[in-house]
Amino acid sequence: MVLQKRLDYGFNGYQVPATPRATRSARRRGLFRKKVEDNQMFAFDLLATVAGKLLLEGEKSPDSVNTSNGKEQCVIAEDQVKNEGHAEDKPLKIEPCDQGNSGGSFIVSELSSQMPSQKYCLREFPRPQNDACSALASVITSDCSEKVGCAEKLVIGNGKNETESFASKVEVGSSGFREFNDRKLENETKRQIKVEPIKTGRAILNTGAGMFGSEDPVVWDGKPSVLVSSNSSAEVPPCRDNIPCGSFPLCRGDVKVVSRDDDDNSSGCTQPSTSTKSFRPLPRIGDRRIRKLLASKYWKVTPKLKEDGLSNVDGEVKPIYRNKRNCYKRQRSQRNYPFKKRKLLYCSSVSNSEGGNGSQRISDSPQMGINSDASGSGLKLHGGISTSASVAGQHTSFISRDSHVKLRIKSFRVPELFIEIPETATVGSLKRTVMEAVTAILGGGLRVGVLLRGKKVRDDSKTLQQTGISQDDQMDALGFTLEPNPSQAPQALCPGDNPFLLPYDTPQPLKRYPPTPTVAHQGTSDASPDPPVTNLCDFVESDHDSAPSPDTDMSIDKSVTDSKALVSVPAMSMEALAVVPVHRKSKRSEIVQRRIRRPFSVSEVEALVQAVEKLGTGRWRDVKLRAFDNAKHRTYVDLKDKWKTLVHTARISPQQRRGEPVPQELLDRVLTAHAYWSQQQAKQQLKHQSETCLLL
DNA sequence: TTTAGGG
DNA sequence: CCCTAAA
Repeated sequence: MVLQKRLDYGFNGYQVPATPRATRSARRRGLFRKKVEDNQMFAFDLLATVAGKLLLEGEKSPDSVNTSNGKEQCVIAEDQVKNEGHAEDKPLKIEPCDQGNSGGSFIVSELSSQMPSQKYCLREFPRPQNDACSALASVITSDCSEKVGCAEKLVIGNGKNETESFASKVEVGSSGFREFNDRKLENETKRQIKVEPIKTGRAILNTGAGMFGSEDPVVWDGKPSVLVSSNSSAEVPPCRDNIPCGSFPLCRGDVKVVSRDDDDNSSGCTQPSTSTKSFRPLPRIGDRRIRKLLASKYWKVTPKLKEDGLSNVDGEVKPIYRNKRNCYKRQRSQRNYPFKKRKLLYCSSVSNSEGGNGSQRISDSPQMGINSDASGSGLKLHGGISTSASVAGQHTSFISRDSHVKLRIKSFRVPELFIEIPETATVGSLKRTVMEAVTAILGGGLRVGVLLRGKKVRDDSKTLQQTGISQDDQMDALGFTLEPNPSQAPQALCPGDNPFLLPYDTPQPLKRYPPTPTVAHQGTSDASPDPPVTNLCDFVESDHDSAPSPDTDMSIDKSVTDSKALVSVPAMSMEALAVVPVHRKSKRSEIVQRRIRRPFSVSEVEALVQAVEKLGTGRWRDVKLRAFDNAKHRTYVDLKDKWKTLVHTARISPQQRRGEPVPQELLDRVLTAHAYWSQQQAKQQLKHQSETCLLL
């Protein structure tokens, strides 16, 4: 994963090197844990958010986006057509967008047999045309007059507004627009994105003006979804449960994402091309292979999830992350949520704080978002993920009055993924698959790299002052990268039965560009790229202007297996990709991504304790339903485990405890409750025994 | 599917 | 958190 200044659209705009999952032994040695506890989670959650949105959302969402200066206006209207069909019941289609352009993305939409005459309308909102990008921010909303279906479209162009309705046709294209941007962006000011938790439970990630989203209302609770608005003064409420804001989709609470654009030039439209394509029915024979290629490496992700009505007809692709929700009856309703097609709409803000001595930590506090002041200790990075936000060109760093360095990372990209899924799979399963893939990559572990004028700063012990990072004239040359973590690499690098790379017989991307610059947050580009590195972890290169390449390329893969789409993103150097081994079919089932560690917050512990006090220690399912029903990531097993550790924690001395301290009061309650219920259990047992004896 | 425990 | 035997 690399920070890039370019604007990306579509989910292939996020790149993150795949990192092989830690080996069991490695995990046991604590490597995995270490990784998760480190800033790795930062990136992961961000991505999880993206993916989560893409895959998990199923509901409807929002609503409007307005730039503070009123120059941009994006309205994302969702068709109100609900219950027309379910994501999982429809065939899906994936098509590359505007292959003719230098950039690309693909669109996934469902084909509804029930709604042959589905209409998708495009609506664009006019915008001042100060620049060619002006129109970029326009987000298409669906014209729901027909109440059949709506597709959102992002129009990118030279201020030309067009409205078009197209049946069975949706497309968003991103094309090369780099030349323009590279220059133009220099003047770009700040684009800020905010993520705010809201009460309903879902999150929508949005990019500010140039947002392009594909967001599928997903259905967490059937509640209203996201609110996208640009309020420059908006605040970023704390994320509930201390969950990194980047992981909103996974959070219990809802999230509201607000994007803001301070400057008209900030429109992140790097790739203003729009094109449309017609959808055609999917053949029901053979597997559909959607391949996204990045650089010349291919990743193959074989999710391993077997629930949720996955339409893994042939069981070939299964989401790795199990949706525990499906474990409960009440969750079955998920299938009934309306499905809607739209582009990836993504934007998130995450903050990342770094200690002064190289140890990196992630701040889970949303408050530290973009607008926050770096008044704390050390260096604070204000990061944001969004397609549009990735456009560089503005100075995002400067020295504040208090000698603190303020930085803002434009975006992180998730490297392309290779996905293979039966064509008979549903959109829902596709989404889950993508989510899975992204999760697999991000969950493997990442580390942050710092680039200064194109050179990696490897000495973590140096101060910003010493390295010159804090110098004004250096700020423009500062960049960050997300790299595969060394400790996670071994598995993938292991030769032998590790078909680490996909065969090159796969179709080549339509276009190729020089290894892509992966620098992040600044506009100028006097940085000289590092020589190519072979180390898996050193793939980062920096540079910006040199690559007139769009971030994404797309092409359709007509391979042996009737592949229909190939999406590639030639944006990163080979080293940038940690390849997820492609396992043989027989082994696919073994590829399971370990869930990311999500330490319980005090509030969660509180809820757990309360529930257990009431229900006892042997009814974890009830505890789950009672206190964590909305916490998708907490399973009853998790709760049981947590209780176990709580009991243990309560028994050891405070000095021996680690992690976020749990109030002694709670620990006392834990012991009390544990003792009580243990006693009850014993009594029950005796009672049972006596009854048995009597019967005999 | 849930529980209960070991790893 | 994972993995699983049992229920």
